[in-house]
Amino acid sequence: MSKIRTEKNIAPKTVILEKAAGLFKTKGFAATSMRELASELGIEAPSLYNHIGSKDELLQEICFKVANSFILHLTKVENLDQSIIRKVELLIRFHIKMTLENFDEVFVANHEWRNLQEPYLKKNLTLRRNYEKRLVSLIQNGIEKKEFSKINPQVAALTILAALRSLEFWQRHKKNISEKTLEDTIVHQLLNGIIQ
Amino acid sequence: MSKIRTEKNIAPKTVILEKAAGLFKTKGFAATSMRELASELGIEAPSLYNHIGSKDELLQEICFKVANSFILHLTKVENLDQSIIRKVELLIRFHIKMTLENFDEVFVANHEWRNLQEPYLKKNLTLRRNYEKRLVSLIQNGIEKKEFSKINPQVAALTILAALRSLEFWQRHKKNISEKTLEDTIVHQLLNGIIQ
DNA sequence: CCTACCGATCGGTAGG
DNA sequence: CCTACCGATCGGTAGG
Repeated sequence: MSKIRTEKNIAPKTVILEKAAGLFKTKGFAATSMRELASELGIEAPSLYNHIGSKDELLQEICFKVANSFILHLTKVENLDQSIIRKVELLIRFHIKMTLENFDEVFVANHEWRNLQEPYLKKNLTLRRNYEKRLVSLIQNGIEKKEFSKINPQVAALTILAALRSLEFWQRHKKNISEKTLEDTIVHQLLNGIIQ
Repeated sequence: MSKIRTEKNIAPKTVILEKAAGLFKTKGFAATSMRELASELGIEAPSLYNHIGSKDELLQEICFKVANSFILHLTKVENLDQSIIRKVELLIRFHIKMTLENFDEVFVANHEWRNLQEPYLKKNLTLRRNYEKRLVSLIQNGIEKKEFSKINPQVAALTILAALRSLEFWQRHKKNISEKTLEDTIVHQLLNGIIQ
């Protein structure tokens, strides 16, 4: 009876994916039911399947969309003619922007990818590890060029990636600090530390 | 027929909690069934309920045990007569030790607390926010004493806490690096940054 | 500790 | 888009 409300030619599937990301973020993938998702969209559960293939498919699309965005940007940055420090800075800033602009999707991709079914689980893990390795190489490169101190590049890479997850906690403080300030502060802290 | 195997007077409930933490970590709380847990312990699902009250109870015990450990240690550190830098360093080192020594529990407490039922969900969130606030105060204190540069103490606190989650990725690299080196490297990176 | 079993809920299909 | 409904699985109880 009541169609999914789509503004300005947005495909119903897109609307479903958005709502799904929000629910998966708040309740977790496994704890979210298709009836709940349908209810939020104002339709009955079976109607969802006119637009999507399965619940698993929703998680797959969210996880791989996010992964591909990060990989695409990393490739661009690698090919820039810039200092390594600048490249790492650009990566950090991109993570922050992506996270703030696509909060639900990034959150779900980070927390719920474990619920992917094979072969997607393995594929996703490979993409993540590959991304990490390329960041490690970049940092290794920076150490060789004396831009970075003699840190352990693996520890540095994983620490930076994990630190960027702090953005997940920032939603509730959003009003207190501008995105620009937040970006600059995090970049400075990760590159320069906090000691006077 | 087959009892839960407990070595050296370990309570059956302890064994159940350990296995549960392992499963919740790998599959997530909602995606783990009590039949699966029972099967791993070599018993039938209904037998679990001779030792525990409910599935929810398992998650509660894990989350609050971990939270209380961190809070207890924070209180100790706050009362020490040491520099703020040293106090923050001690906190970082404790997080690393706790995470490496109680990997499954810490992982579950960090990732699955969203699956707690009220009033435990709210209680747990309060504990987490309170912990964060006390770390922010400590850092604020360090800025006032000129031990830290004029960073944003909230950003600094959340970045440090998030960065410590990088330990979750370190299980698979364990062989490559000693715990001592890992600790020193992370402490140095968070306090001093990575730039030469 | 088990077997037997319950009501509830799940993802998804059939058919219109 | 709906109603009607399916088999599977869930957390948990009864009773021994």
